[in-house]
Amino acid sequence: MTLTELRYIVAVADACHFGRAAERCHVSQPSLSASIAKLEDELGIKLFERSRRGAKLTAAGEEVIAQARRALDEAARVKTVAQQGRNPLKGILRLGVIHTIAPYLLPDLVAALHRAAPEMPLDIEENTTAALDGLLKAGTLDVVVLALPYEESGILTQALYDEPFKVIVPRGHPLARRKTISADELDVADLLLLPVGHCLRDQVLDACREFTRPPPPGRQGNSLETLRSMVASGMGISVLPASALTARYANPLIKVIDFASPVPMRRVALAWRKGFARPAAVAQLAETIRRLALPVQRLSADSGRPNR
Amino acid sequence: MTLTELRYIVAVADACHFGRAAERCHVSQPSLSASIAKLEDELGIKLFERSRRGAKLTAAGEEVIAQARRALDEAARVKTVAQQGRNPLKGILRLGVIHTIAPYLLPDLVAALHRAAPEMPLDIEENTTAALDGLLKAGTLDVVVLALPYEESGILTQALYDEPFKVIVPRGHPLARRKTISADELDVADLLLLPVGHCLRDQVLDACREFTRPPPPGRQGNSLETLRSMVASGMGISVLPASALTARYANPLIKVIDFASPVPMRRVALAWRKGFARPAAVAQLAETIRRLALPVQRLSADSGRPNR
DNA sequence: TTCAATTCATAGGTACTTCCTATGAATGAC
DNA sequence: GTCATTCATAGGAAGTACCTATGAATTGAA
Repeated sequence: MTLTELRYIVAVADACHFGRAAERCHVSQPSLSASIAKLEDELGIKLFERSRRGAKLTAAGEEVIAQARRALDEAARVKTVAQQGRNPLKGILRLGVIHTIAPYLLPDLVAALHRAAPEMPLDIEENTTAALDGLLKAGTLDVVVLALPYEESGILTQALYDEPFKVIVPRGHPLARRKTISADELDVADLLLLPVGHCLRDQVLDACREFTRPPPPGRQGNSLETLRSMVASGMGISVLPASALTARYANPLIKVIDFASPVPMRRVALAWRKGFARPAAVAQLAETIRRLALPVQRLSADSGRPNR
Repeated sequence: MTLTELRYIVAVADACHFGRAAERCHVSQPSLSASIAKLEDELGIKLFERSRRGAKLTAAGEEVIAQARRALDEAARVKTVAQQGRNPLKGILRLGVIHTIAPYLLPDLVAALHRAAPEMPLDIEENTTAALDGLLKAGTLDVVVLALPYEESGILTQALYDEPFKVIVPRGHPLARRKTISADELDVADLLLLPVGHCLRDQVLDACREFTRPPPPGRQGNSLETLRSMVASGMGISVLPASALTARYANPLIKVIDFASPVPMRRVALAWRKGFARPAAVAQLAETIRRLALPVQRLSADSGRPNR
């Protein structure tokens, strides 16, 4: 049984005439007759009563034709559905964002993307790089925003921007009056850090050339906001990315100090599976993020896309 | 787009693997890959994300597969419906019966046929031969019970039985004491008849060798039961078929008298379109009628089936 | 009765589609 | 690097659908 055969029997049922039905189907009458004979044979019943006057549906034929119409209708909808799915900027985009970027990027990003691609809502997962990596590879996520380096097999990345780190100290701290600070001036014992597993923790320690000494207990906080509060209460100093230190987050108890050159920074990028079917959606996302007013150093559009 | 292609994409969606999907579809992996590529091309979208791990549905693919499943399901039901329609003794049989047979045949016939073919209910139309002929040719009726002669192009007939005519007279009538009457003894002026259009009227006049004289007004009745009542009230005599004169219809005011040999009779037959798809239903109907306990002369099963 | 017209079916040959086996390219594990 | 696994490509064989031409059956008119 084929869709063509179903179309033929419906045409004959409508036309009550093999010849005219063949015309409408753009085939010769013998071709149509043969196809219908084949189908009748396969189904084991006569669908039409042939006579000089033309073709008339049998009782069983009525039922079969009605069902054939339903089948053809559903088959036609496959094309419709495909048509709808054809726009890569249509349909949910499942986005992962690491903890240290999400709160400072998403509010603006969601709004901007809703303007740029109104039919592509975001389904957002906030987690660590390791967790997002797993979800991305499993296909649960389509795209991830994370910090480089990140090189995994089967994954493409595109760098978006470089984000400077800054130092925050409590108001009365000895460093509070400095205009800039160089990384090796920071006292790691005074430093408040995120827990193990956050890439930002490693990047900060890396900036301070501190790889070995484990931080004393009680000197870490579970989010950047926790760290900020801890600094405000005078527990120590910390290093945050610039996007967490815009005017919106100003705090009278905290002094923000730039790093002296070379300013340590992190490179933020998009990552997606190599075979992902909607690269245009990724491109749109990248473009939208680049156009946001973030306190970062923009990169050229083509400075990304390496693969292992 | 073909049903085969839809089956292939559903198989890949289920297996998440081209090779295993091909196995399940009993085709080689390249054949399956090519078919799917062709369909993806036709639909204009990628349904699967190919990777070393296998195949994964894209967002658009999810929708398409769901629709494809519906289409395949409806297509499969075409076969189911055909299977159900395969039994010729299943489904309504649209039966026409002439007025002068219906009331005396149908009660027993409906009961007997319900026993013989419980899945074949009758849809019954009672009318004159001319009207039933039109409905039969138009396909509104499947089979008609009527009296011969009846020869129409494209119509097959099968004789069922010969039914004798009998004379009915009112109790005090001069002929009431006769054992038998010969047809030419009947006074046509005394005869009560059905209106023009009923074949029985012509058959009775034919039996009396009376072709020309129009019956006086007020000497006809619209049904056999009306005629019977008219005779009972002494308005005249009439000729009825034997099936209308069984014990069930006995009336103390009426005397029933057999014809002397040669007894005039009518031959009752089935008629159906030559191409009618359920000849077995017709055969079953004929057989059922023949087995009824009617006051008729049965014919052999194969004494019918002439055409034009 | 014969003839012409109309219907659907059959015959024979061609073109296209599907399918197979063999092979290739990309990737990742060891 | 080597091997195993994935899906894609190539080339050729088999099957299917299609076409034109013709036939058979029927019917209405000459």
